[in-house]
Amino acid sequence: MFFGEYPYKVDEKGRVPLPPKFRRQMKEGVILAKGMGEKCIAVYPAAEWTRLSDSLAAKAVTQANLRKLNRAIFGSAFSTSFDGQGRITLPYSLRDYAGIGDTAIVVGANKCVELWSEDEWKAEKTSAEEQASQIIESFGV
Amino acid sequence: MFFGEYPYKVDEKGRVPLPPKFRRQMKEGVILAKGMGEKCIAVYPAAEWTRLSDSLAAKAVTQANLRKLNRAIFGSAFSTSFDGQGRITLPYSLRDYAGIGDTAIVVGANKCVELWSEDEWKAEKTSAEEQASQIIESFGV
DNA sequence: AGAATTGTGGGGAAAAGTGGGGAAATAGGG
DNA sequence: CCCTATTTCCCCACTTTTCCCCACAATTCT
Repeated sequence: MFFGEYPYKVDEKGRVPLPPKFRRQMKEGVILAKGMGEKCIAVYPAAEWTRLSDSLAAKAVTQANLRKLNRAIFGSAFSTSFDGQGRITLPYSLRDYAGIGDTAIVVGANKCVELWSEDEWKAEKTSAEEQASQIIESFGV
Repeated sequence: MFFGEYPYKVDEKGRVPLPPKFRRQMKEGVILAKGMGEKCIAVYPAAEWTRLSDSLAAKAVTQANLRKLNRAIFGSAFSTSFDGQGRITLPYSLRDYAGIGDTAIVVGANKCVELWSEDEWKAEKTSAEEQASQIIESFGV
């Protein structure tokens, strides 16, 4: 389980630390992928990634469908691991996609971790909070 | 079950004690989150938190919905536990959100505990009392 | 009144955040 | 094919923050 929201510096080499609590749940390495739909980088623990990709592949009904899925999901994915300081290096393509400059917001999102630029995160956060309170109100939890 | 209203000092390091009666119900650690809707910090016992987050996640209808919800719920949450003196440390972001300076009002709210700044609590309390009496009137209790 | 528990404060050790240097690997050009 | 230039990766170093422990004052309970 990942939670919390942490701002981190991205150095000139494109390295970002993840919070120690996250690292401990990702000792087996991580997969970086484009956030599905959102302008962010998704970071999956290796085990969760295989679980996810398997379940996706199983749902593709046609061959063309499956190929498209493979390109979209696996085409942008990178496997990596932590250096001695607990950092991962972000490929330029992903950093560019998420618009991340010298600061990244690391967000725990239950099963995975997301990396956002400051601006995109600010926007996403407000909209997410609005939606959350709507859901909570309507279901009266 | 949590009752009562206790004022406590927040020291320079952002530490707040909780009443001993509360601690004893939170030995497994706690999750800090933004109060939903109100400007306060919500403190959930670990077990109650998982119960709550599971029930919320189950209500998302679409995948995009679920991701947004996960961000809103998990993004603002922090897991922590008590030090030897029965205190928890509040992350700066949450303290700032709730406007808590050097004093926090600890309020028992049945399933969870809430932390308020003096000012916000005063306002919330009067409005809650007014509304409560209105509600009671309207139901003719 | 005495003892134990609780509120409050602070100090020191350990860990985490940040930056940079050098060796190995890769790629490109002669 | 070899040499050189560039990039990537791993390690080292420093600064800051966090965490854990200790100490004292005040309150409560017996």
